[in-house]
Amino acid sequence: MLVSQIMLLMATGNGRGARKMTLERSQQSDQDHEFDALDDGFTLNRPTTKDLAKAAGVSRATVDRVLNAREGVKQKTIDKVNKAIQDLGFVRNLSAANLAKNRAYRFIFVLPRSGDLFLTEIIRHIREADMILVDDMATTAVKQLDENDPHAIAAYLGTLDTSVCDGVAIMAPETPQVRDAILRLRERGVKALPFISNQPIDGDWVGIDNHAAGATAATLLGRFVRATSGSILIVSETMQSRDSLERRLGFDRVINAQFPHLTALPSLETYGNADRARRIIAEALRRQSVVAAYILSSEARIPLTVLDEIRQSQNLARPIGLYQGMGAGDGGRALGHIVTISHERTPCTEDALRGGSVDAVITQDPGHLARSAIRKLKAMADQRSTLESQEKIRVEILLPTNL
Amino acid sequence: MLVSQIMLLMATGNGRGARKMTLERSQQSDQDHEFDALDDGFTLNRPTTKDLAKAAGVSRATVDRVLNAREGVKQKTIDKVNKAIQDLGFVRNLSAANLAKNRAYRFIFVLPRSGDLFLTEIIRHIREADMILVDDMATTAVKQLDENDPHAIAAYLGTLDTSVCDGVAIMAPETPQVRDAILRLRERGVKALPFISNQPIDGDWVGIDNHAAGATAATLLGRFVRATSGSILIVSETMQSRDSLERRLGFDRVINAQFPHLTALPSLETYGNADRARRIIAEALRRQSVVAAYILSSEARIPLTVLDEIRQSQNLARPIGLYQGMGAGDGGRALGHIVTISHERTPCTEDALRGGSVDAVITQDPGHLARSAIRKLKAMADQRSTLESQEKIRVEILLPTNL
DNA sequence: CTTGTTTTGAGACACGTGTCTCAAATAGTG
DNA sequence: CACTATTTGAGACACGTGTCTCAAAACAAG
Repeated sequence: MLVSQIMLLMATGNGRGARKMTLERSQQSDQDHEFDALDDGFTLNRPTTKDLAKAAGVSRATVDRVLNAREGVKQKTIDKVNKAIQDLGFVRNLSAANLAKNRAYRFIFVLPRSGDLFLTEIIRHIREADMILVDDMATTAVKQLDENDPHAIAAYLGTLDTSVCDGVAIMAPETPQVRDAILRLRERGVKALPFISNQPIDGDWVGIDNHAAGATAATLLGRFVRATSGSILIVSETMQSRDSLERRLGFDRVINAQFPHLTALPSLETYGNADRARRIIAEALRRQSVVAAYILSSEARIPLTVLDEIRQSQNLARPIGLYQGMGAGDGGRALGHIVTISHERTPCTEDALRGGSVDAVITQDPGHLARSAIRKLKAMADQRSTLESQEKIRVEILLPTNL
Repeated sequence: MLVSQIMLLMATGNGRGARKMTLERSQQSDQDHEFDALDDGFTLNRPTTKDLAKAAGVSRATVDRVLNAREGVKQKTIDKVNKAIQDLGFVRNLSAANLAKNRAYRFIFVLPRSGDLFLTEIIRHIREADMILVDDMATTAVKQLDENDPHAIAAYLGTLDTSVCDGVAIMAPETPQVRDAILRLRERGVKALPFISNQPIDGDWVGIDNHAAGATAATLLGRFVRATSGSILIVSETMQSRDSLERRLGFDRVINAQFPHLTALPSLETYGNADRARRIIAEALRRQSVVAAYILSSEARIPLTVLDEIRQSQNLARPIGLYQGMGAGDGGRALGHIVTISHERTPCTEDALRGGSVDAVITQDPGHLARSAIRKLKAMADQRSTLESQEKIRVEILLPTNL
């Protein structure tokens, strides 16, 4: 063992041995416990391209040709080098490589312009991640475009190429124009990644399974409702987006299969208009015996405000506090209490959870979304793969207790 | 604008201008839209220490002295350099610095030896993260020690110093010996980070708020139970650990405050013994009218198996399928159905969720735990800070729909 | 064999920072 | 003023990889 260590030091043959870290961990035992000493030891002094060249019996230039897939190398030589890589367990030193290439990563997030609270959170987290990314030679920029103008979005994407940025995360409606623009962007060598709103393009994307999100909302809602029958109010800003449709689909599937005593009403669309929302929600409440409400769009402010107004006007105000009380038995709750579930963690939904006007919030972590997109874009730029388990965006459930 | 770009190129004055990336993004507009052109442009060509030296009117050697906090520099000079750092927005190129220092990070996870499924998951994720960490010049090792032998753990920690590793994540019982060993480890310059099981040491740690986890379990359980009265079975492997105590505390607080019609029974301890578990659980079920069960330790296999056995023997088997049906109205469920909640995502609890023998699982993401610990140790080694929002471990809720 | 082509090697220089050494400049003291 | 102590500068070399150039070697075809 001692011998092998000495050989290792010789092999690296550099003039700065004093600064090298040693392999041996502890010498409390004078005997040569070969495996014991290695059982949690580390493999440092990683082999370099120089070592590789020596092991493969070729020059460093050839090693470089193989490593960076340059042409003009005989298959036999390629094999020799690859074998040496295997044998030595060579791993390219990314720091050195990036330094040599003077590599920097420039990413753009293309987002809607709407004043959505959830979007604000996402942008906040993109900027936060950006602060840290400086260390990785990466920068991000946010470009907000009118989400109702696919042409403008496609046009903007058309202006991008590798001289401008290395990757783009795109949150945009799924229209043919946008789809084509993305495909052409990729042809130009710019990495493109659908972000939050899915695109009908095969391959990677960052976001949650909205079907599962809707199904989860339904499971919670169904189990929280204590009434033995009644209707569920379903409110959305618009049902035009794929996200809303998928959530509704997942929701209905669970309600129908597991909670047949509840009736999911047709979706009410607010179009972002408070007056309209007030009118259609009030009418639905008058016509049906509503025991629950599901707000499926990411912007919950208007519907929540309207529901609160109605509650107060009917003097059915709920107990205020961290937790919702059961009252005596649960008799007091069966009537008047509308179990409410909404989406996305925002200051608004957090307050509603704490105040008790919302019972649960289904959400995706905006920070995770931002960082995952950046990690994926970076990996795509480097032709690397990412940790699947790290990038999976979870359908999270928020209660007042786990905010 | 054109002028400033030229000046920038001149300032960098290197002989490889061709390989540099350009600042301007797009020239579709011929006019000088100064701000428009910069609104999502990137700041590349970061200033180097050479630029810093020039700007501060000192030599690179002095810049280095200031950057690395070496002594023997006049305050006035330090100020000059710091001002230049501010003015230029200098950020040290970590790749280059680590390369120059030939820096590598060696981290050790000290974990219990028990055959816990959750622990297995954590180790799996540590190894997984380790594969990726090669790129960051970091390696991890796992050391498993008998969790019931604090002396041995303290002794092992005593053998570690900076020649062996740079940081240790420690999951160990909170005893004075371990506590002291951690403090002494830190004195020796090794970063130490309490992992999952909290230590009564101020400062950073990685794990969830177990009080909140217990409270969340209680909220879900209370709202899922449809019976108007009854008892809650509480099962743990042992109540010796702080985690179990805190969960129980949070659980009781919510049950007492919000669901007074339910009675939380005294904790049953299995001590990891199936026979004992079978006996004490059966007895509790006989004596009380049990409507719910809360399994608060991370190892849920034994209690879940026992509960299943009992259910089957009483022919109270629940409908099998992805979702639990309501039956007719909900009359069929009030009797016989024991709402069950357990902790930690493991193959066992996942199956139980899918099969319907567990209604919800409260968990912390093992992959996140592992990666967060590594990120924190790395940041500690570099005297850097981490993104708080990224490192916060969430109390997650798993239902069959959001696995 | 020669000729031409393909493949390889040797070496230089670059990336930005860290760490030395030694000389030079400056400040502080009597 | 001279003398010493402190502070600064100039420069070299290192880290591991990428990218060149030009010559040498190996190979194929005639």
